[in-house]
Amino acid sequence: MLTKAEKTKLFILETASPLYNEKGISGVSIDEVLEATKLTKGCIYGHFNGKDDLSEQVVDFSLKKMSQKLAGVVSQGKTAKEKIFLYLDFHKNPIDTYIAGGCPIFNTAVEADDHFPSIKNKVATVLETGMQGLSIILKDGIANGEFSKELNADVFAFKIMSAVEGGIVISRTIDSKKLMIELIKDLKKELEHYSL
Amino acid sequence: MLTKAEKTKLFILETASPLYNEKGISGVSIDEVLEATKLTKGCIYGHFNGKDDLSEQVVDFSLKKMSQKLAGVVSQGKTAKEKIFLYLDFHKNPIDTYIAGGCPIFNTAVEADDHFPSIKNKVATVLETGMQGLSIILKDGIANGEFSKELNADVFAFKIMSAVEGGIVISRTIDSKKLMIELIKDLKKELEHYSL
DNA sequence: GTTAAAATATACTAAAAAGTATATTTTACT
DNA sequence: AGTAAAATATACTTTTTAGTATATTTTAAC
Repeated sequence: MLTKAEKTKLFILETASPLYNEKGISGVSIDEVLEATKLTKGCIYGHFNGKDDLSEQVVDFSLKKMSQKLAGVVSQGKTAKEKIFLYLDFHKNPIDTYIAGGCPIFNTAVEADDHFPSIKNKVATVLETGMQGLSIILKDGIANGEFSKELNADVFAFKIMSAVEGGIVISRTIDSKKLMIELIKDLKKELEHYSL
Repeated sequence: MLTKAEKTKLFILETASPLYNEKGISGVSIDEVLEATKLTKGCIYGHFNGKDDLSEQVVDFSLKKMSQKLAGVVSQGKTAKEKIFLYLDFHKNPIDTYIAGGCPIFNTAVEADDHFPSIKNKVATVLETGMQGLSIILKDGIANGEFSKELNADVFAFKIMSAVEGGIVISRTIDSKKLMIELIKDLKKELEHYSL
């Protein structure tokens, strides 16, 4: 059972998460979080040490939530191919994303790479873990005869992640998911070329 | 010949461009621009109507500069294949980018998609124009017999742009260009599969 | 070279955002 | 149910950032 304070803190993180994802770390003010949560300064500062602490915990929350979601989605697949297809299909709708505002991993990566070193490191770990997750799936697929040995697991993992994440950003900006759907089809076809 | 004021304005845009690219629109303050340019408020406000105007013009400047650079790079290729290869090779070093801080088109897209509508529209146009540029190159290549008719120009243009831009962000975050170089090799190989 | 206009600098005000001190309310333990 | 501790609300201060008014300097046309 969660205590009241724990529930409140979770509620703050849940509520602030899409805000941060949409406006970025530098784009969100404490007042906006107060407005969104209908809470007060005393309450927020009771749970967080300040804006930096809040930002870091919100980003952390979003990154974890997203990673866990992706891991959960992929885990539903039985074969390696199914897993990769599930990963790709999850990104079919770049306009309405799991957390509003696009992929928090990517959004955070873009904002953090130059001037939020500690957050950058966290995103780096998430990205590396995610890529390794995909790579291991592909390597397992090669080992159990699903895929040809010609498939370079590390590069293909990087490729689908880059393409999917890049595709989300472009699709959101041009307000169309048409090409994203085509891209996912194309990446599936590419993987099937390596299928035995 | 440029007048003094035109030179100063250009200098402000040139100096602020990497700043904005690294820290984002919301992350940059007027004071930081003053510090970077060693100019004063009177001067800045003489050239711009305020922060919003400055931001918009800086972003515009960066987008134009980047687009023109890419167009210039690609135009050096004689064949369609050469042009695409030049586009890909241009992104070999995602750590030290043409404008410091990564690709301004992409960085701006990520920040603007949810709460800078006018800037979002500008980036959308740049992205669409860029994609169409690549697509036309590919279609020309199909028309003149360089590539097979199997190649879907629109989708492949979207794919290489998404992969390259996504790859830049990931590479910058994990501080390694190794996979980016592999990705570019891989995309070249993919295009060569369609070569006749 | 003089001079009016343009560009730039200085010193200020206004607004927004972060942060704090303290009072009140709520929780959960006895 | 009573009470100490925890959580939350209110009202304030401080800091940061944006913006402005005015003075000085520089530019370029005459």
